[in-house]
Amino acid sequence: MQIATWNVNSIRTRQEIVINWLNNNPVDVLCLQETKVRDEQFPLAPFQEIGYHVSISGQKAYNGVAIFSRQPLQDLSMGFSPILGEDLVGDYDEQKRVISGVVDNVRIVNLYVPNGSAIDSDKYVYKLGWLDLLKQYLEKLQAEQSLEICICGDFNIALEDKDIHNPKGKAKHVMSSPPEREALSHILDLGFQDVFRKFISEEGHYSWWDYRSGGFARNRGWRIDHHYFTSNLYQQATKCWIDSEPRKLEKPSDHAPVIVEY
DNA sequence: ATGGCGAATGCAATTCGA
Repeated sequence: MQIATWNVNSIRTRQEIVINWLNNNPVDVLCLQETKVRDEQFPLAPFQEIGYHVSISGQKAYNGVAIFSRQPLQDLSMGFSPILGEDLVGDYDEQKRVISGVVDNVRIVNLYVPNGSAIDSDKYVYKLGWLDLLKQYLEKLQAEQSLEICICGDFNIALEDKDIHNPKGKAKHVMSSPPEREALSHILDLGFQDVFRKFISEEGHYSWWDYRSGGFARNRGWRIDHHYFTSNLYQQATKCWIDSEPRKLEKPSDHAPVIVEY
């Protein structure tokens, strides 16, 4: 089984690149973030024609998540509300950042974690509140079911300094500030492990490079797209890698796909 | 320290991303 995650930064703009990538990398599941399209405008047909079931949760212009899967997803759910209830979730499901389903007895949770904009901004506060809600969501999910879980997506957090090309100033930088790292660590304490770091411990491996200032050409990147597995699934993992090839194409997403195999 | 680039909206310039 191969599960990939990829922030495509607009599925309509990246349609050909994603189709070509799937033809060359026929993964069982592809989790997408930043589809940036209303559900009624999502280009379903091109992906269905190459053999994928398409599950989507989108909105106009921003955010948006989707799961492409060879098998139909079971127990599909969008947002936090189906698990946590609307009273607790409040407005947090207005931004489409969570989609989940079961494939082959593994629950997949595909996430687009808020960016946070800048330390101490309203969006940063929103990000920390969202991460607290995610922790409660996963806790309740684990209490209600016994399936192994794969959380993956764009976390917009680099947990370790070696996940950043230049960690100088990290404490005041969104994506690497101590409160964000603590929030993600508390989530991982529920029993999740970083699959990429099972296989590769060295620095210099990134999944996102800024469009500006030649970030990719200089390999000035961040590793912020992750797969976290519960322990039995983690034990079964055989591979995890970042495919930076699509980042070299014309009009690329600023993120590269990350793939796990188990 | 600042801005760089790219996408969506909607048709110019602004918002947002990371």
